[in-house]
Amino acid sequence: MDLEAVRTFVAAADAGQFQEAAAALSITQQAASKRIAGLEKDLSVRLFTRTARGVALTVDGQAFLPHARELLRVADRADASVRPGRRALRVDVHSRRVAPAVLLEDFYRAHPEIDLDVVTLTADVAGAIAAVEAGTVDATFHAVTMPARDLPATIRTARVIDETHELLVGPAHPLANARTVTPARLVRHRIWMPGMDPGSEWAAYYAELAAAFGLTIDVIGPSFGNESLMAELADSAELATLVGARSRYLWPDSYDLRRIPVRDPMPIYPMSLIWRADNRHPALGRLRAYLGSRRADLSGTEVWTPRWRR
Amino acid sequence: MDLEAVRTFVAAADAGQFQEAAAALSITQQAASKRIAGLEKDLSVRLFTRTARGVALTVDGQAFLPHARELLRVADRADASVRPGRRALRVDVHSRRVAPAVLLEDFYRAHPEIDLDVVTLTADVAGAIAAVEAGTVDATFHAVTMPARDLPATIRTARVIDETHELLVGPAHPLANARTVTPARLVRHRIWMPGMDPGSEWAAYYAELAAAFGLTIDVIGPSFGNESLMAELADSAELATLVGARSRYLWPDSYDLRRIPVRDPMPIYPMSLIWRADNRHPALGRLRAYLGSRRADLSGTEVWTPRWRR
DNA sequence: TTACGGGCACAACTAATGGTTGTGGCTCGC
DNA sequence: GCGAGCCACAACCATTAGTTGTGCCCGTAA
Repeated sequence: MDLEAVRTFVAAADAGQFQEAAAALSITQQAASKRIAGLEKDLSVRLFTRTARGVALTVDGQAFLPHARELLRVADRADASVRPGRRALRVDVHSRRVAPAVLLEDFYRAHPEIDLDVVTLTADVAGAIAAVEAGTVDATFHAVTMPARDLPATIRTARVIDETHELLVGPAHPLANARTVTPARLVRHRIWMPGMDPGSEWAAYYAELAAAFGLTIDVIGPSFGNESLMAELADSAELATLVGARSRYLWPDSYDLRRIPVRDPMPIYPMSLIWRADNRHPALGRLRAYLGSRRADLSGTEVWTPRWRR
Repeated sequence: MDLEAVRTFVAAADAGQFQEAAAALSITQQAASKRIAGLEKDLSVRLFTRTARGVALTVDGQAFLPHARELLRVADRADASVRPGRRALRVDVHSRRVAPAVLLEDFYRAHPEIDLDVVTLTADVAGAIAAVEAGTVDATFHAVTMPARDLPATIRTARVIDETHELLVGPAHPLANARTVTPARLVRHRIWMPGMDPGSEWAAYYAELAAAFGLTIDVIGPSFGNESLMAELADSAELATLVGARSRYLWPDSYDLRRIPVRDPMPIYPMSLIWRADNRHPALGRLRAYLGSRRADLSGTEVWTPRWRR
């Protein structure tokens, strides 16, 4: 199926004749006729009945028409997603399973008219900031671990997410039936978070968290995927892991896993939206406004955040 | 943008190399390379970075990938909509603004996984039945005005819609503030329903309705579109028109029009789903079940239906 | 009835495209 | 340093998509 032929089909359906459609596409009537004939051959179905005064859609043509329009719309969107200059808002997230990605999905649902592309650069903060500076992405979510004065002058940041944590355990774990749990109660429990890059901001965060409360957090070791981790947790009375409260890391239901909020204090993973000051993309402002409106009010709650000493 | 190139792009993104993607598509590595190069030229953007061990997506490639997948999906659907043998369920409705079309939309929303195409044959009952017999459409909605024994043997019908009526009037009309209205109260009010084909089942219905209650219903005369009709109604203290209760003929709000239910008795426009007995399309059964579940219970209500004498 | 005009399809030709094979260069790993 | 694996470029060829020229059909008006 050829997109140009589809475009010709739609033009002809709108015009009611090949002549005019051809003119609109700056080709000859014969070329339009050929395109349609080719499309009809591709689909092995007749799309138009030829009359003396032009053409009329067949039933098949009628059924095909909305699909054809949709196809052209999607093609335009695909094109717009990369067209330099006026492409869709492109936001980098660390992982598609954590809070930023979830919030972006909510944003997209709230504003379906905004073209949004979510990408994962799999870069560290510095690399992501470089991508923002270069303009390959419009914004990124990261914990900003360095003082503001060390950031490039063109970069702006805003703290938009305070992600709280939940302990994920199997039904046999001693904490399985707790309503909430404090960091202090996690001492001597083994917390397992495999698959984390040792140099990453994540690893640094959990190392500092472990140090602050005297916890045992294994961030080292290969990951064999979430399914494997979930299966291990489900069977174990000792293993537990920490997940972001809004992460969709896991579907605990299928393994009867429990998500237990951690509080008193709440360990907060702080994330900022990072963008370039001179970025005039209209959707960027709307994203910032949306994220601001979604920010939880944690005043009056005892929280813990790291100091990012390395 | 060429769909084959897009397909190659997706295959290469999945495989991580051109070689394997090419093999999957039964072309040479060089052809795949050319296709991608062509696509990159079309979009004037680089989609892959070439490495010694294959290829990796650029940020633009990452952003483009989901759009590319969607494009192929939509293309498949478009193809399936007309592919003989296993096409989408195709249902004919008289008009996209009356109850059958509204119900089909509800059905589609309730079962988004079912491929459904709504077409308008603009044929009379006999023509629509012929189309059903020929298999160009799977089903049609019509008032069945002939006795069952006159229908072709392969045709099945089921009464699925009892459409009630509402009087549509402007704010200056004497009935504008009525909660409900009876047919008897409409005597001597002028009811205007322009744009109706004199030979159609609709015209026959309203002629019989008028005769039964002594009403004045003008079904003759050209229609200048709904906007024009609405504007006339809005300004007039005499004109009124009848619309189906579930039709989306008009957006009365914009003209401060009122929709007043007609009852005691309720004039019912009965519509049947018409299909071919040997049609094994799986979605057809589900549509019938859905329509059955949506049918209003009118027992205990005084109704009026025509006898379709011509 | 006939003549005309508008519109689509077929034929012939040409330019461009998309495919193939052959080959060279790059990078990684041994 | 060398071979293996993979991509890009070149040359060539077959097919396609476009153009112009022309014929046919059908509805309308003389």
